[in-house]
Amino acid sequence: MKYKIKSRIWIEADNNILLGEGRVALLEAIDELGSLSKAAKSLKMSYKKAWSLVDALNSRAQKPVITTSIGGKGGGGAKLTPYGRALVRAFNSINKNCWKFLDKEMKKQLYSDF
Amino acid sequence: MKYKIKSRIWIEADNNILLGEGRVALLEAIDELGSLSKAAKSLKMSYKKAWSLVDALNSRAQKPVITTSIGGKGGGGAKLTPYGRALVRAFNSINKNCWKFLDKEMKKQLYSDF
DNA sequence: TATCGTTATATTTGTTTAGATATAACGATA
DNA sequence: TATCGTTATATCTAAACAAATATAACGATA
Repeated sequence: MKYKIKSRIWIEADNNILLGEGRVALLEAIDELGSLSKAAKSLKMSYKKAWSLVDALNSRAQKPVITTSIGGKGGGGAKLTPYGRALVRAFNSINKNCWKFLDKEMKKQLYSDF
Repeated sequence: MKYKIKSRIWIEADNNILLGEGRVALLEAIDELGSLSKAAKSLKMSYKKAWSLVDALNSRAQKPVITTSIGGKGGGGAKLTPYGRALVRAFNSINKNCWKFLDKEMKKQLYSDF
């Protein structure tokens, strides 16, 4: 079996993407680093793109996912809310289960030419 | 629950995409219409793109997926091989099962904020 | 051998997406 | 009040991707 099965999952809210692998990676980096700009850099993503993703996320989720502050000690920062952390955890759980499920499904097709 | 879960699956052969939803739709249209150009038109896809997809498919699959002929009655045509038909069937089966699985997984997260 | 609709291929154009750059606003702290 | 690193935002550039156009090659059939 030289073929591999891959997948991407994402969550939509009224036909707009709310959460996908990229955004989850960003949220995790923010949670770790406490800063949007540092998180963007760590993912080799432009600050603008990171900011846009967070903005879209916050405006579509039913509760804030990231809170930010400007100025002050350290210049400001960004924090993942408990709700955001719950979303990340749920997403990762579903995603992992999906991978396992697909691997099993793929093995079922062994009799065929995959 | 206003959130919806979505997914895309695809098959890779040595890090190159072999088969995804778009290609499967193209294969099904070819099977139905017997022509690459007609299939492309029916999917509102440029002929060039359709040809490139079929070319990539045939060059990466272990057996031919589409056979083509140039000239002659009707100008030529394209046909789905039995192997190609098996691939399509297996892909659709896995994909459908994946959707069902994800819907179930999503319901499991009801206690959370999804 | 002229016609036909198709496959096969190259070239150009346009559109969308990502990336780079610049700058204002902010508030704790020294 | 000057400094600092951050968020927030606009604007321009570059690159990736899709679409449009053009044309050659092909072989059964009339």
